[in-house]
Amino acid sequence: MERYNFNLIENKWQKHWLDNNVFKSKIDQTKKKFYCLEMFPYPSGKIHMGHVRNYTIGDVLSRYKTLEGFNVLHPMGWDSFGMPAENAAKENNLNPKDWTENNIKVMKTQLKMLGLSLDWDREISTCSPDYYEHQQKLFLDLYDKGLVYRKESYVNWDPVDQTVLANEQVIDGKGWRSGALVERKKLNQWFFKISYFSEELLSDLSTLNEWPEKVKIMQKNWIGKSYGCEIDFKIEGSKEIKVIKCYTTRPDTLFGFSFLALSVDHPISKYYENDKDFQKFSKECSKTGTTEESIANAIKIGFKTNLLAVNPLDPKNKVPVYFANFVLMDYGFGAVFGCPAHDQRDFEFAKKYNLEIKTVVKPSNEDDNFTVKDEAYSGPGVLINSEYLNDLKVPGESIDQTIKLLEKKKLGKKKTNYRLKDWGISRQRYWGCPIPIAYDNDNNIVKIPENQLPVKLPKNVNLKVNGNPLDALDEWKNIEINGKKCVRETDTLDTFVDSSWYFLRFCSAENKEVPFNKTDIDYWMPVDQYVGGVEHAILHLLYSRFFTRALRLNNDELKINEPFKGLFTQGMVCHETYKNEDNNWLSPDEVTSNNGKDFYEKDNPNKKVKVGPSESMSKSKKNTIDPQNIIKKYGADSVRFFILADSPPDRDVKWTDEGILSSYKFVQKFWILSEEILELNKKTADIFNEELESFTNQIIDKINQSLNKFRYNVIIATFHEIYSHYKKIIEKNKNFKNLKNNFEKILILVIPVMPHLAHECLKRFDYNKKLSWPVVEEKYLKNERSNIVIQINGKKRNIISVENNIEEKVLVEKINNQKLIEKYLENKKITKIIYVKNRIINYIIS
RNA sequence: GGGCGAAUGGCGGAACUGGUAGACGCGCACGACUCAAAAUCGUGUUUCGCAAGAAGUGAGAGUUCGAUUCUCUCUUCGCCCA
Repeated sequence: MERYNFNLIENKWQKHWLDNNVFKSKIDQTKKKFYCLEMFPYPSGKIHMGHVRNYTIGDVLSRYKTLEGFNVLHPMGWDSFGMPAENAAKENNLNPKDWTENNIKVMKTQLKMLGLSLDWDREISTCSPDYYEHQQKLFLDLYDKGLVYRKESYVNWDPVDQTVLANEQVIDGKGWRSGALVERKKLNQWFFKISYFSEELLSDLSTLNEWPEKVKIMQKNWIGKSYGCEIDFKIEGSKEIKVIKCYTTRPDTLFGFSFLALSVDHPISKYYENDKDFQKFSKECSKTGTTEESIANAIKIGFKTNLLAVNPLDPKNKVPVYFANFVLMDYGFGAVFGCPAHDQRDFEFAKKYNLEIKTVVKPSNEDDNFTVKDEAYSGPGVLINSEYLNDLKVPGESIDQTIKLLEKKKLGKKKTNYRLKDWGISRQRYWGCPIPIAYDNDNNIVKIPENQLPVKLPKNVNLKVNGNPLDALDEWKNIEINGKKCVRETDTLDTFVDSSWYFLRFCSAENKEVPFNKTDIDYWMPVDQYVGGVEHAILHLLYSRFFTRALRLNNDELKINEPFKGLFTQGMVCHETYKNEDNNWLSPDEVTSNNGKDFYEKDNPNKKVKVGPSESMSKSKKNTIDPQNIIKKYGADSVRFFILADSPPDRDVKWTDEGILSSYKFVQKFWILSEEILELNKKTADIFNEELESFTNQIIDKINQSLNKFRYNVIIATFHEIYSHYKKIIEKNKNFKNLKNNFEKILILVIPVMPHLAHECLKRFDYNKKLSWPVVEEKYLKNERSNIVIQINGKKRNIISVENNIEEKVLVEKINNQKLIEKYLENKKITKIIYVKNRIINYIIS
């Protein structure tokens, strides 16, 4: 018998699928649709095992749904704008476009090798003008709706590279490339008004019942709804400043008020602009980064003003007003009331400037003399030292009562606050979607008119200039709009914008006129199953949810609220790590071992290798495995099989040589099994085998359940069970009447996981009926007999096989007759018997 | 510091609504085939024990006739936020 030649057969089927447009999707109103989407990749060069896992999971689902009769949309594209292209181009003297397009070519070939059921006719690439021209129109649409605006805001500024850094490029407060201390710099930037939808984005989470709870909680925390209070503090010591507005979630601690802290950007800072000390202080503040984390960790510094703020609940109490580096203009009103005893940040500040630390909350188990000592107390308890507020329960009652009181006295009002801030979308970069805006001589915003769209990225650009390369291109920057001279916006859009609507574009990918049309959207949207890494649980998914709502606003074309009905987040692919004697990382193919315990370098058996823990595959640790090499060596089906086999898809999986080898062997064994059954089938038919029928039906049932719960590793286990069961039948050497029919059903079950192998086997069986997912025949699921466990005081003592639904009396009699538990009952009295039909019988004895 | 989740053999993991713990795979051991090896096939494999048997799902408690599954406390690890 011939070995299975995966190379030949996989190529053959991939060509067949391509030539026959098998995966091309078209609207068919007579069929139910299923939109399966995996997060599209960034074209970084080659695909990695994470992609293999992600796309295999999606492909299993797509193929299963197709066989179930759904009209499946399963597209693929490229998230192709972004910094790596710009950096790689800079280093290698290339054009980002060429670099990107070449990577796409390579990766597309690699994805095709996996035998994915993708509709490549809908391929999109976000860096192509075909895509971003629509995005520019959408941007202007949102601008008209008032969901886009421009304001001054801080960025992370690298003073050495003279460039703006994204938050993730700031490591320990330093630039990732230059190592220079990152500064805060004010720039005019564009924002999406995501905060307009804060409440809706939060409350609609409850409708997403096919999302992992974990992701919903992360989004909820990110949006961060809180109740608090807006308070007007009367100010003394200035003619111009009478009142400062401030937001707090802890108005109940007002009696512990000992200073008022303002952001250096607070409007009243204008009165201090000429003060040399203030200028110095302001400069010092700019040395703190913009992330919440860097601000929290920064050393607290303040600038004391001559002003005094009056405590609204205790007017004799007047406290100093400071500017402080830990207060941001973005939060509340850029003013924070300081209560050192119950906020760690305020505590540190008060210690530094010798301000009063008055305890106003005590834990419930402490007495009234409780005082805060080495750190602030922010836990629950009751109010003390707060006059008429004393004894109120913290936090619930105390906060509610204080707000009521402040409202009554007209000193403040209740306010809901969200942590979610508007989405800054300006990037001072070349390789991104140009913002379709210009400015006239008076710096007024001018929309680029429709007939001048798309704003294309210029081709010849010098990437090595300091700052934004587009800014240096005068011939591109200077334009005329309606006869007026204007200057283009040179910032480009955050790449998260590109991925915030690509799932809509897939629905109408071949339509050149509009980004998407109603017919397509109505039929295909929402995405029924979205599959991707949990690292996008917050930003990408939230931005996509925002974008869908933003487009829907004042637009009858779009009806959906939520773009992704189902979400599945897969785990990472890990591998052991290796280090040589000099503590340098080694890649798996530089390492070998002949006993599986001691490892050494391949070229030199004397050089010992230390084996480290299994970690997520990364280039820096060199523990990557190249999917293309593996596919060439073992075939796509083996790779697909193994990537699903070892762990549940939502957990991390460890890549091992033994694992992929065992998958490869399974493919071979299964092929031989199929051939043997084909051979056996040539014999004269024997009787119809009930047991086989019931086995197959139970298998279908089990696989259905596992598929619907994403327990793909259990499916693989079931395939092994199928193998050994059929192998035993072959040993009997009997061609049961139902053998072929049953095995063909099995082959269809195998299609989603190993499509090439399954299709080839079906071909060998001359299967020419329309392929459809086998239906479980309920009557074969039920056994006539069941094994009943006999317990004594809850412990298993024996087991008995009886016909179903047997009466307790009859069962007890049988057990007595067969003396199954006689020895346990000697000198014992049975006090009670618990009987669960078809499951257990439990004797309670004294 | 806060939130969420996880913990089952040598390893990855299975176990439906509380009802036979360890499916399936890897590894290991033994056997068959072979002059031999590889490959392949077969058998076994939670621990202790020759056995009968006992213990056993991170630790401790609780609910229950019965807990991997439910509740509480703790430990360790992971992820997210700070």
